[in-house]
Amino acid sequence: MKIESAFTLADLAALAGVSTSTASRALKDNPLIKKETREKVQTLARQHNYRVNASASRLRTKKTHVIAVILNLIEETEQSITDPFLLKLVGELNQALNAHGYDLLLSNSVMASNDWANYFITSGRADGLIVIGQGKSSTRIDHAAATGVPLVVWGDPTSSTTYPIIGGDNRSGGYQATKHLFEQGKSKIAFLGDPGHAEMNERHAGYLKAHVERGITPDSILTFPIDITSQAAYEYITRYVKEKGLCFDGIVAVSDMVAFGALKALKERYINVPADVGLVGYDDIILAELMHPALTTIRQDTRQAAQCMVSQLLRRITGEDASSVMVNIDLVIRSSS
Amino acid sequence: MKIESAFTLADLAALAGVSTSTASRALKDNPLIKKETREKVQTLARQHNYRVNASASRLRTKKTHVIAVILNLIEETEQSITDPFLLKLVGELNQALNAHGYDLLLSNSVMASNDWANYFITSGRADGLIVIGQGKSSTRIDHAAATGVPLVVWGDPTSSTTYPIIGGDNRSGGYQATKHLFEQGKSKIAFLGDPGHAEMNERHAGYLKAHVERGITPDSILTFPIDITSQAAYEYITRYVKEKGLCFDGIVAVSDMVAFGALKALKERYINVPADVGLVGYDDIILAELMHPALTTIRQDTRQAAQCMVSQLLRRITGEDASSVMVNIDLVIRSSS
DNA sequence: GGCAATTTTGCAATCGTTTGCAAAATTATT
DNA sequence: AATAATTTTGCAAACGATTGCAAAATTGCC
Repeated sequence: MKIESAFTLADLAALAGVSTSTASRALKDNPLIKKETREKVQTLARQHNYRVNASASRLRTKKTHVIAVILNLIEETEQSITDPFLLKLVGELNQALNAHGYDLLLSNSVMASNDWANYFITSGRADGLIVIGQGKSSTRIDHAAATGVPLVVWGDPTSSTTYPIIGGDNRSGGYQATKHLFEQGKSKIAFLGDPGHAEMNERHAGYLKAHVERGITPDSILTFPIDITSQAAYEYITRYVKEKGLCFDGIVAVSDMVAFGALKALKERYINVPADVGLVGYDDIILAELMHPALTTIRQDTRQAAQCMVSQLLRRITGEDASSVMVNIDLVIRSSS
Repeated sequence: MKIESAFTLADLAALAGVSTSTASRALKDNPLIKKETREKVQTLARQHNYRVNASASRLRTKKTHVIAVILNLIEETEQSITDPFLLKLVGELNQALNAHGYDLLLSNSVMASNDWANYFITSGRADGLIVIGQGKSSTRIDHAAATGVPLVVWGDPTSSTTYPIIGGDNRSGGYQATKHLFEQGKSKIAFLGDPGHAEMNERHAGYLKAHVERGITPDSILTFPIDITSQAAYEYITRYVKEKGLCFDGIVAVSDMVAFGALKALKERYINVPADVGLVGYDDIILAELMHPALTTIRQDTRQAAQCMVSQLLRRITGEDASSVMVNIDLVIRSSS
């Protein structure tokens, strides 16, 4: 069987014995058209596998019903392409978008041109942008936003920006993780992650807050500013312990992957988790509970996050105003702490 | 700053003092146009951020330069949306496609209409399809292929089909994993995965082959036909050991995730890996080496796989013939075996 | 049955690019 | 300098769907 040569609206209309205009309206159940006509056209369309031509429709209506999702990798690291949390988010975005009749165009920052507005919007490839990750510098996002492109980003919702940012309550997350370790009797808690990154900085602020609340002066030496990869965590912890000994008894990691890296390093040096060092991760990826010990972590609700991003973006697109929002987080206590 | 109201080819042409046809040709460096004219148009285009309108172009040329990637979930399980291996593959596909000037439209089988050919191709949303996963039934793929849609799938390349299937050498993978366990002194090896699935069936065949080669009759009771999720593996192993005791000393799992689930179950019952039970996974996701013990596994080269799928698909699209191909696999020995 | 009100339909322009073909401009030839 | 050969350009017709507006068909009413 060959691909049937384009069966167009005109063909369909001819079959139904109506004009293309009525056929077009009939297909979208426009009440202007008599009900019987509508049904006739619709069943005919079904029988012949008619599909409106997306390009033609988009050209005419100037709406693509496509949203570009950009994995905004941090140049130097491999985080995004590999991080289960972000990829999970993409999966959820896909669901959420489809539920609204939108398709998902996947990109990542290293490839698409730097000028997102132009590449995706001006050229009519998508109606809006979802940027996953603020990156360390926001120039590209700012630039795109400045040209008026509808966009939302996953990041730190407390940043003050002209575009909506959806993200967890990172300060609270960092706070809860740290407080929990204190309550487990730990006192020298390390922060494993780079506060140079907006979200991490918030988590770090929460980490500090928990300290002052306990009347403890946080030792800045215990903030380990590493890349968001398990590899970096593994190497850092291994080296640190080797050189300076075990001068901490708790770790607040900025992602589960990072926590895993740390865990591996600790195990290799026969440091017991949680007895010697309590460990808390972030994200609650599926693997968290499969680890041994199962990882205590801060869960971020990706489903809710995705739905929220989509609805805010669609508001933007329709001209309503959209705003940053924080999604729920929860401390999930398992056996690593 | 507002979104500049559509700057079209006509505008550009007017600025350059030429017709739209020359402008169009000039933009794509058509040698029919005098060099100076070309350059003039091109710099003008750059200055004004001109972008050809994708819809118009697609409408006219009938090429979208978009490939739809479909995560072909098995209905009952949550595998794909969560499986790091598949998501990694998507990331690599994105890279490979972009390198060829194509965009990636992401879908998953539970949402898009069942009629892929129609939804993606007839409607002009994409030029071709990459289906990730054969699923348990191939009717949807077969149907799409039957209508002549250019497509390739990630699955079992030994299946005989009318479309190219790219995948690892699963039989060899299953064989190597099993043989390796035998060589480690194991003798009662379980196969953890469902041979009802094409790829898994091949791996199972390799598992059997290793047995006959050793002159051992495989005990069919040791084939555990579970879903491809860590959850299912965990539950199955937990229950099995509880009810029947530890009547195996090795496990060949069909994915790393599955292996993790098994590992967790074993640890909880204080069964030592690798001493009591040797464990081999499949895929070599990043986490494999972070586990404790680090997981022995069969690595599949996702980068190569992605590039291969893309190039085969593009051949299909241009009418050349494409064929199924096997990508490299390697046994990566770590400490779980 | 005739005229107005209302419901249904169709005409034709438009979205922005691309491309076959013919026309204009330039260069070569004698 | 006139004509032929060649290089550069532009005309105009697609591509297929949508939509404002006007025309046709139907219904209601006296």
